[in-house]
Amino acid sequence: MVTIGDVARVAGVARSTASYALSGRRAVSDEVRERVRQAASELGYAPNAGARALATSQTRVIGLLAQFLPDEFAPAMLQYIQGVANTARDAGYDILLSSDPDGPTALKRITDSRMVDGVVLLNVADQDDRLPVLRAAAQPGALVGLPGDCTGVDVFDLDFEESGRSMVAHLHARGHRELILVSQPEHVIERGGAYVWRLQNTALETAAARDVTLHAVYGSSAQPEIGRELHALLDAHPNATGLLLNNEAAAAALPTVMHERNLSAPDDLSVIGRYSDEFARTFSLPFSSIESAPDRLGRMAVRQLVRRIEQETPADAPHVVRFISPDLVDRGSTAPPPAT
Amino acid sequence: MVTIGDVARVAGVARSTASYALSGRRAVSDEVRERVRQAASELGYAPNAGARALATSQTRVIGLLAQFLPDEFAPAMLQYIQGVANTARDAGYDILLSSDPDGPTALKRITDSRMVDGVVLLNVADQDDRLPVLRAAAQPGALVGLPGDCTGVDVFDLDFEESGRSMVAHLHARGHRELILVSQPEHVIERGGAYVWRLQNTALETAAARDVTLHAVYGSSAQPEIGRELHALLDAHPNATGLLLNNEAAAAALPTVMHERNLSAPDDLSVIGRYSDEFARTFSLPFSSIESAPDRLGRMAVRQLVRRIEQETPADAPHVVRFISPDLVDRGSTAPPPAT
DNA sequence: CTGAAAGCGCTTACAG
DNA sequence: CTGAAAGCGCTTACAG
Repeated sequence: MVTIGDVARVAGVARSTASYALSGRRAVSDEVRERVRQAASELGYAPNAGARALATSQTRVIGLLAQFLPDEFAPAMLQYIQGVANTARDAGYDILLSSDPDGPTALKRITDSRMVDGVVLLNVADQDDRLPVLRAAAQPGALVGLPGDCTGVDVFDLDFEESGRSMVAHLHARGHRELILVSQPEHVIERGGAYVWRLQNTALETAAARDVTLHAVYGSSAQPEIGRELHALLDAHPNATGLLLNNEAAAAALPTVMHERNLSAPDDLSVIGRYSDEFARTFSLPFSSIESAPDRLGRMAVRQLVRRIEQETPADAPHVVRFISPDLVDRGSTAPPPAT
Repeated sequence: MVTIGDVARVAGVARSTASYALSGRRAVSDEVRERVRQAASELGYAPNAGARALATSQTRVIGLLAQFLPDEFAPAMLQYIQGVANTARDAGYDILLSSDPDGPTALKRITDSRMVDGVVLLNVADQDDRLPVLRAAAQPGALVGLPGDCTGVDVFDLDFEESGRSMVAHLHARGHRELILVSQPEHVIERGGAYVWRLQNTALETAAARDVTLHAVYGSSAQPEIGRELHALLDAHPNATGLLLNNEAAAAALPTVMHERNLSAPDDLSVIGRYSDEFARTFSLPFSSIESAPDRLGRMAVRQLVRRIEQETPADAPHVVRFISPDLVDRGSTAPPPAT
C-alpha cells in the first residue's frame, strides 16, 4: 500500500510536510503543495483510516443502531436508515450499520473500541436499554424516537401527541362520532415503544372531549394477521365511520381488506394513517396520512450529531428534544360520514 | 480511555503479556491469564479498533455497497442488506454501509483507505463500474448479481435463466397459451441489470418452443405508474390467461389492480411472481412465486468473503460463480385457464 | 513462560 | 516555510 512516506519521498519533502500540504493545516509554499498533490495523485495515495483514527481520535464514521424487531414493519425502518445514510454521506461520514438484536452489547462494543465518532439510535423505546450504554460512552448520540429520560442525548421525533389530536379533530370536524384507532402491537408498548400510547392517549382525550366514541385497539405488525384483525374490527364496530391507523402494517394491508369488504374511502369509511409519503407510494396507499417524515428526522439527527462531533456545539451544550409537527397529507380519503 | 497499558499495569505484567493473555496467541500461565482477564474486565477494557487495524491490517469490517437506485424497489433491497448484515455479525464482522449513488468512488475510497477487509456488492450490473475498482483493490469482493465478467470476484445469484423457463413451463403445462411477462424498467437493462433479460430471454425461448404467445414488456418500478401500466396491459391482451412478474413493484401493485378489475387468481388469471417469501408477506401477495432468496444469497456472499479474508481460501483460489436454483413457492395462484 | 522493543501509518507540537 | 521526532494503542517477532 502507498503511504504518506511514499508521497513525501516522491515529492522530495518530509512526511510532515506532505501531511500538512494535503491537509492544509499549516501554510505550505505553493510549489511544494503542488508537488505533494501531484505525487499523491500519481501514486493513488489514500490515507490509512486506522492510522488516521489512531492519530486524531476521529474516525469519520457514525454508528447507526437499527433493530429489525419482529414487531416492527421493516420497510418503514428502511426510510430512516436512508435518511441517516444520505445525510451522513453529505457531511463526510461513513455509516457503521448495526442490526444486532442485542443493541446494548453492540453499542458498547462499537463505542468502547472507538470505531465511531458518534451514534444514531433508531427505534428508541421509553426505557431503552441502549441509553445507559450511550450515556456512559465517550461519543455523543442522537436519537430518533422519544425515550422516557432524555438527559445526555439529542432527541428527534414526530409529535405523536399532536398527531393523535389532529387525527381525531379532523374527523370530528367532518361529523364523525365513532372511530377506530389501530395502534401497533401491544408488545411494542411493553417494550417501551412510547409513540404508541403517546398518540393513543391524546386521541382518546380528544375524542372524550368532543363526545366521540373511539375504539382504541392494538394490531399486529405482520401479514396476514393484521388483515384478519382489520376484518374482525370492522365487523365488531359496524357503526364506526372513521379508521385511524398508527400502524404501518395495518395501513399496508387495508386496501386489500377494504376491497374484500367492498368498501371505499371516503364514501363508506374515512381513513387517516400515519406514515411517510414514500411509504404511501411504495404500498400504493390512497389514504390521507400524518407524514412521519423519516428522511427529515434522520437528517436532523445526523446534523445535530455532526455538530456535536465537530464541537461546534460544546460538549456540555444543552441537549435538544425536538418534535416535528404532524402534517396531514390529504389524499382525499376523508369526508363526512355516509348518511344512514 | 483505557488501554492495554492500563490493563498490564493493573495485572502487573508487560503490555505484550497482556496482549497475549487476551488473544491467546501465545501460551500464558493460568495465573497470569486470570489476572489479566480480571484487570481487563474491571477496567472495562476494549481494544482500540484503529490501533488494532493498524497493527494487524485487519479491520473486521465488511463494506456493503448498496445502491438505492430510483428504478429499484427499495423494500426488495432491504432484504439483501439484512441477509448480509446478519451473516456478517454472526461471523464477527461489522458492516460499513455505503448507499452512495456514486458507487465506484465510494468503493475506491473505502478500500484504498483500508476501512474494510472485504466488500459485498449488491445490485450488480452487467457492466458494473464498480468492478474495475474492486479488481484493483487489495481486498476480496463478493457479488450478489451476475456481471458480464466474473474474473477476480465471487458471484452469487438466482438462476434467472431457469426461472424464466420454469415460469413459462409451469403455465404451459396447465394449458395456458397466451401469457404476459412484466419485467423491470427498460433502463434497468440499459444500466446493465442483466437479470432482466436473462429471465426474459429464456421465457421467450421456452414460449416459442411450446407455441405459447408471450408478450414481454417492461414495467415501471414505482407506484402509481406501474398500476396504470398493468391495467393498460390487461386491456391490450384480453386473451392472455397468465401473468408473469419479474418486477417487485408490479407484484406489489397487482392485488389492487386485480381488485379494481374484479379479477381473481387463479380463476380469472394465473399469476407467478419472482420475489421472496418475506416480500410476499410484507405486501400480502397471494401469488405463487419464484423464491428470490435474498437472505440466502446474502449469507452465501458473506460466507465466501469471510473465507477469503481469513485465508482459508488462498488468495489465488479459483473464484466461484454460484446460482441458486429457483424454487416455486406455491400459493395457489395458478390453475388451468378459464374455459371460454 | 515473560519482557523490552520495534513497527503499523498517520498527525502535530517542537525547533529552526 | 520546512524537518525531525514523538506519540496515538495495538501486535508480534526477538531475546531471555
